[in-house]
Amino acid sequence: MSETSERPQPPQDFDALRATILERRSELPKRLTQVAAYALDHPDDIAFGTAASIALSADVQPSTLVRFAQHFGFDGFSGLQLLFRARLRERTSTYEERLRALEQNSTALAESTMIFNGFIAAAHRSIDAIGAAVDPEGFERAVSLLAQADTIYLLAKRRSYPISSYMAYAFGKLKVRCQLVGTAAGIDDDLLAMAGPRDAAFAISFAPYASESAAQARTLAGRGVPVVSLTDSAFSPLAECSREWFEVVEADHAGFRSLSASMAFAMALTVSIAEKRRRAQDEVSQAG
Amino acid sequence: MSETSERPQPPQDFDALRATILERRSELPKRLTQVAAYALDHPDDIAFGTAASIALSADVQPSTLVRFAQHFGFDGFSGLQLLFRARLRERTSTYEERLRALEQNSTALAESTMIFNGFIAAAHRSIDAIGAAVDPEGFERAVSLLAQADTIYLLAKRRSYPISSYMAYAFGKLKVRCQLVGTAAGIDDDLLAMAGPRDAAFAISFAPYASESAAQARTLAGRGVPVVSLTDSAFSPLAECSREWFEVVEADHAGFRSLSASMAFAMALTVSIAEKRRRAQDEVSQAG
DNA sequence: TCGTTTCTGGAACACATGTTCCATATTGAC
DNA sequence: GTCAATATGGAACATGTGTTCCAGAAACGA
Repeated sequence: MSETSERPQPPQDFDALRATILERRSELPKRLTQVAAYALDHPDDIAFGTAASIALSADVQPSTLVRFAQHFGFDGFSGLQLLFRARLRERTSTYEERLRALEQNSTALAESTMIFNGFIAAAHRSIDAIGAAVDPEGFERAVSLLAQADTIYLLAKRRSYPISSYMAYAFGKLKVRCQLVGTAAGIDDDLLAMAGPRDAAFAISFAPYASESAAQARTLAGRGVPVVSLTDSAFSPLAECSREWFEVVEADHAGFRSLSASMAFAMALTVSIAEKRRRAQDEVSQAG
Repeated sequence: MSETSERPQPPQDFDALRATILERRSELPKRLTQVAAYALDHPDDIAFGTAASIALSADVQPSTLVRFAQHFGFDGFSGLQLLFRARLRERTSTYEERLRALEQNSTALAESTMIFNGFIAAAHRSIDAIGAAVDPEGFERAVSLLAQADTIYLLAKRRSYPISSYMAYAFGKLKVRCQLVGTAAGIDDDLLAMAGPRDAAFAISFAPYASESAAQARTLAGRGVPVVSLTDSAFSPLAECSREWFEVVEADHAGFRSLSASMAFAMALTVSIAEKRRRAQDEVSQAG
């Protein structure tokens, strides 16, 4: 006569459900674990599919889905499904959608406004892309490499120069010795002649590649100076002479490529290097 | 005996459908127009609701929904609904969601990875913010102001310098005369002495404000040179001496403020100015 | 005005839905 | 090994589904 199982109150939103599932994951029966895994891995399918189609995909019976839902306090499968749908509903719209909404509301936008919006959107896309493109392990290796260097030589021309000039500024603040190459004409090669295997270089170059930067990077690499580079293609001349290299494809607007992602990358690299150095020094001073 | 209506091929994605609906909006019968309006205004409801519930909300008959779908080449309502669902499915998840997923999958992230993610997230927030913060009309005024200038003087120190150095590079490519101030010490004041009311200046400075930049901007303004500025506070010394000024609050990570939004702003401003100049020149040459 | 075409509302239908139930299988305790 | 408790698979069911169809209304042209 008593209720078969406690059914206190189901989670009210997707995050709560997710947390509950993860929490009770280990104590779930076999088939319910199977459903739990499928639900968290394919939330969109749960939102849109029918009980039958989901059951097929997850390789369980439809009744198992219902039991799963009831296990977490829902009336039935439909109640649980509502949370998965609400999740999609409430997900903030993409930037492109918001832009479009903007364009609809105001009848005629000034050209400058459209250009502005275009660059904002390009920056967004770029930053979206770089998050996926950069391999964390490669990044860690690059940080270690550069953190060990006596002096970090920063190679960049033209469009890439603003990025390296920021890095030079930040390294200065962070008390990391670096040398910005390419400011005054003529003395670059003299500066680079001083670089040795205990130093390192960070080169930035995007297509069309400044041949000078590539040549300098190659020379340094030939002398045993470790080179890390940021470029936009695997076929970049920088890639072949670099210990580590990163590919960042910036989105563009009106033919002008964004620099926002490269800038974010540069900041992360700079701060990571400084942080790694600080740790190393702390250890030394503690040991001494 | 002939087919009642042409049913060539339905739109393949939501954007195409949206475009088609808007295009044929005026030639639709009354009830179908009603459905069209509801569909574009409440796409989420179409995605999740049932034909009956949607019909109720849109105040039409379920059969009207089917007719609407068939009118646009679909088999029935369900086919059309798929597009509305795909739209939600393909909507890229928010950056926060992806970050969380990332943190879960890899058990222990290297510190460098966390720093990297932090800067990416900060860049995202900054760019979100600037889109809302910049007033399109003010931006247009600033563009006009600077486009009229003989020479644009770019004032920036330290953290802002990379931005102005990019602008100098881009202006050069775009054949807009400009002068970057602050590169070599000493000659700045001599350079600025040449600026007059027919020129203009663009100054960038963030807290803690480089007193030199503010002083230079004030001097120029006093001599009748129009000043436009980018800064991070209404109380910035730059704001009070500028014809137009923009407030951009960059998000920060670990105390290092992002530059991604400022960079996007700078690119938009640069290209807008060049574009406005090009138009003005075209008009002159046509008239002549 | 009439005749034709198009559009609309609503009932009827065939079908797929989520759920329930129960016999069987599996697990765990003693 | 035996027994109880729980988990599972699958069939049966009632309900809600999307769709079709047709009579009548509205719009349109002559």
